[in-house]
Amino acid sequence: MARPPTLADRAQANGVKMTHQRRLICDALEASDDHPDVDALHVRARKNDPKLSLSSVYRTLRALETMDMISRHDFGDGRARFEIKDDRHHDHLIDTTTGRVIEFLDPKLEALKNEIAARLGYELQSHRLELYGQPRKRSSGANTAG
Amino acid sequence: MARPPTLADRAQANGVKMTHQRRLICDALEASDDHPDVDALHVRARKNDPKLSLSSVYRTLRALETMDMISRHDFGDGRARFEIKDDRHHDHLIDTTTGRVIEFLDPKLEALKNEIAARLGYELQSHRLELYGQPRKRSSGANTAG
DNA sequence: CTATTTGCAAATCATTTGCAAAAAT
DNA sequence: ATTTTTGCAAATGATTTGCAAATAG
Repeated sequence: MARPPTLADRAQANGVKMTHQRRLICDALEASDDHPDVDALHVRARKNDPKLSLSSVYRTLRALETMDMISRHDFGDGRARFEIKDDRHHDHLIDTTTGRVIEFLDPKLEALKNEIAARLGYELQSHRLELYGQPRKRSSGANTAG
Repeated sequence: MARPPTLADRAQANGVKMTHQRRLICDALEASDDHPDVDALHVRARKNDPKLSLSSVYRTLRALETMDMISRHDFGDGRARFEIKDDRHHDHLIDTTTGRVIEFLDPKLEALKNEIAARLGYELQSHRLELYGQPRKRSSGANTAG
């Protein structure tokens, strides 16, 4: 019956004192399939306990980020967005008509990034790639699903 | 003797009322070969007139950005960085040891970005690519020059 | 002249932090 | 019991804005 450990489980395993509110936040993030911002997470986690404070959301997210269990993004709208970090690196395409964030991974692109850095005399440490686009009309359907 | 028009010239041609302080700011940005933030620009422009206010720098930069004459970047440190927009699109590599920003353009990468967006069913409107790296030791010299 | 812009100070917005009360081990 | 965490409210830092005085065209 061993199910994959939840974010809360893994945080606890990493030495985090698992409080009620931290569990609420971890669970809310885990239940999200988008890239919620702090307020969205606060709202979602509050559904399970309305007295959760915004500060706790901020504090918990920062802690999780510091221990490298989640990643923080900035998609250009001034608020930070979060997602659970998994082993699979990916980049993001932001649908400018809906704000929906689509994850993708392109091996050619990954290779190219390193190649470019090397050509400039650098060793790549990290990068950020975001594509901003609108659905193609008469598309083959790749972006029409919910 | 026609020299290429300055940013101030072009802004004025675009209908901007060219005040003393706006000229200071345009000139300071034009004289910059890096990607200064608002405070840096304020300091630089103030060298030619110490009573220039920070608000004017903010207001002028926003105006220039709105008329698409400069671009605003966020390299992850919380402050906005600016550069004059020219016809040549480019991406950025940030030297994490010095903060220096290196511009580059890779045709393969440009093509790939569109290809990826298309594959996902999107028409690419804009994108953001930043590489963060450190100089390679024993490098061939690409990053050793000023 | 007359509308626009400036400088200043107060306002915003997202995020952080100090501190006393509350909870975890 | 002792240390850590919470919630609140006040502090922060970047940026914006209201308003009276100054200025461009």
